[in-house]
Amino acid sequence: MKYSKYYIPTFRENPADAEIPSQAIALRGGYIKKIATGVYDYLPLGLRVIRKVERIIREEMNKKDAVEVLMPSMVPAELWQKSGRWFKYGKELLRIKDRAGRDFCYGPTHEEVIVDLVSDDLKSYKQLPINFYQIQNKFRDEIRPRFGLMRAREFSMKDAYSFHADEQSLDLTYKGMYEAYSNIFGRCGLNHRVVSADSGAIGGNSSQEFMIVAETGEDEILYCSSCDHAANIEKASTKVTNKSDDSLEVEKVHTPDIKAIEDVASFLNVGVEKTIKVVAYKYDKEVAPEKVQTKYAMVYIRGDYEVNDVKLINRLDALGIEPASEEEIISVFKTVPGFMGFSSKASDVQIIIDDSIIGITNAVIGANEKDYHIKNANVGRDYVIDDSLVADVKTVNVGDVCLSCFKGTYKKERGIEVGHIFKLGTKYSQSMNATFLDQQGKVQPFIMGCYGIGVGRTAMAAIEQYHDDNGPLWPISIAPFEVIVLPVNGNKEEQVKLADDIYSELLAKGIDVLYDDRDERLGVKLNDADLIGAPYRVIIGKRAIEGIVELSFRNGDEKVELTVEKVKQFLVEKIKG
RNA sequence: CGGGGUAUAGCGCAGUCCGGUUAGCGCACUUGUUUUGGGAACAAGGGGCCGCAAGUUCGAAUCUUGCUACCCCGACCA
Repeated sequence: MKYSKYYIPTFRENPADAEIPSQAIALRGGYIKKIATGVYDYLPLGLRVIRKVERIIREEMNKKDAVEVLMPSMVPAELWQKSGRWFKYGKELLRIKDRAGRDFCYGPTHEEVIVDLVSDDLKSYKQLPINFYQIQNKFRDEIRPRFGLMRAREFSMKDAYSFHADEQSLDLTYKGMYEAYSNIFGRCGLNHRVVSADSGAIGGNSSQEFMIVAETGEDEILYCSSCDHAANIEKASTKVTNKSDDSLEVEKVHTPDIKAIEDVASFLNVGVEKTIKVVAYKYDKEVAPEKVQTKYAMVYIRGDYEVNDVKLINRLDALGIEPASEEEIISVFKTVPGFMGFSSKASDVQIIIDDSIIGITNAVIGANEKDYHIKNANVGRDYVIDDSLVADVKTVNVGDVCLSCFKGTYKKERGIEVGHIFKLGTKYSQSMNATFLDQQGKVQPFIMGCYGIGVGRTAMAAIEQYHDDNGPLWPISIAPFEVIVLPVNGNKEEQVKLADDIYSELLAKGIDVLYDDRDERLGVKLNDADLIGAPYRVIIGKRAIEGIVELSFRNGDEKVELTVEKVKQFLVEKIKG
């Protein structure tokens, strides 16, 4: 490609909105252009990167016998009503009416459509297993889109859906997808980590996320210092141990206007791990099909832990939760904000006991009375614990013991979720009545798996992981161009001649080469080259007369002067060899 | 959805408090001359319904009201 024929609108200054390096670089380097919140044009350079990521994905998916299809972006509401998600999915689902007033949505994911796609023809166990995939744009009307393509509303996703007759078959395909994903991110040159994860709104029982390690990542990962266990913070769990002390006399203590758990602990001169805090929630629950009721819950948890929303939502089987207001704490929970304690007089409040308070002795907790706490509360004597209410709803703290090996402790890092694989089970085949006949001639719902990759997000994560102040340092596998050929002075005949020669030769060899034939000053061309981020750069300057050019590398200061033939040979070997 | 903020040329911004000719600056863009190994210099240009709508006024980018878009923070603990 000749630069003069191409379109790369670069900017000298960083865009004002950019919050993270990948966003700034993608906008400044002419990769993407924002058209609305969370909606972007892919400019030629950005599209090249996307296409390269897609190609790697296709190759690795095909290797695992996955079959490519393309489903529509607009999906009739009917299918979503059938699965029950038309009602459940909430405001993230972009709903649209056609001219006749029929409801559609812009697909945020395609479980319903794939089930419909196979439902007429996939009828026998003999046809199983089968795994379909597509690369299609999705639309999710995110609460807060941000970070450019990293969390866009419209985005490109590879999604795959597998169908099985039994669990063993699902396990095999799941494992195959795990391998495919490892290969994909490996080939993209990305440093990634696999973590166990919550399966979220899609449902299912087992899932893992592929995370690109990056400081600016939106997800928190906990990983073990000793074994290879790692989990999303929404999923990680630990075993909390409480030191058992001799039981002391229970007493009510005056704690004037002392509400925050740390303040209470230091006021009473006890460790925070000796306190129990009580947290009040309001949540929505679907009590009957399409019938939502607002309910209330209170969580007892050790003072040094935080409630994890996702775990609590799962435990309550809630559609969503929010903290109860002070008014509600008084009127519904029948207690006092800041001084909540055991056995409030509230009826209709779901009680959840986090297992972190099991075994706690001489605990401090609110007295359900303004300005008073209870000290030295002990189980059995001062309160009872109903085992059926015990759950794990806490967020693991750094330093907690790993639940996998019980040897190491958790450390924390941030990551960008680029891939997610799920074992869905029969959730969609059942709700949508998609069945096959097994070997005994019995009707069975399909057992399903589902596997997603954020294409644009993967590209952005690569910038996040590999960049400097001047632009991206693309891994060669997904670089928009592999080589930039750059004559210093476009008016010098010998330079142009050499540049033409190298360009056409590399092009003929199938290398992605950009020839900067613009009549620009060297500095301009070099800065744009930095923003394009091609790993190799051939600069044709003064020594062109001798047939000598300079080869430099995007990821370092190293430069070598070589003859034209040597450069061509080197690049062809490096890139095609 | 709650709170805060912004909206002036393709990009980055000043001007708005305190209304007053022709709305400015840097970058980018066009033309010319000189330059030419890391975003050149000089000169001459083109480009604006000052987010939209209504109002106040002799006069509105500037004041008032409404709307829209965009950005940030929050939606997590008493």
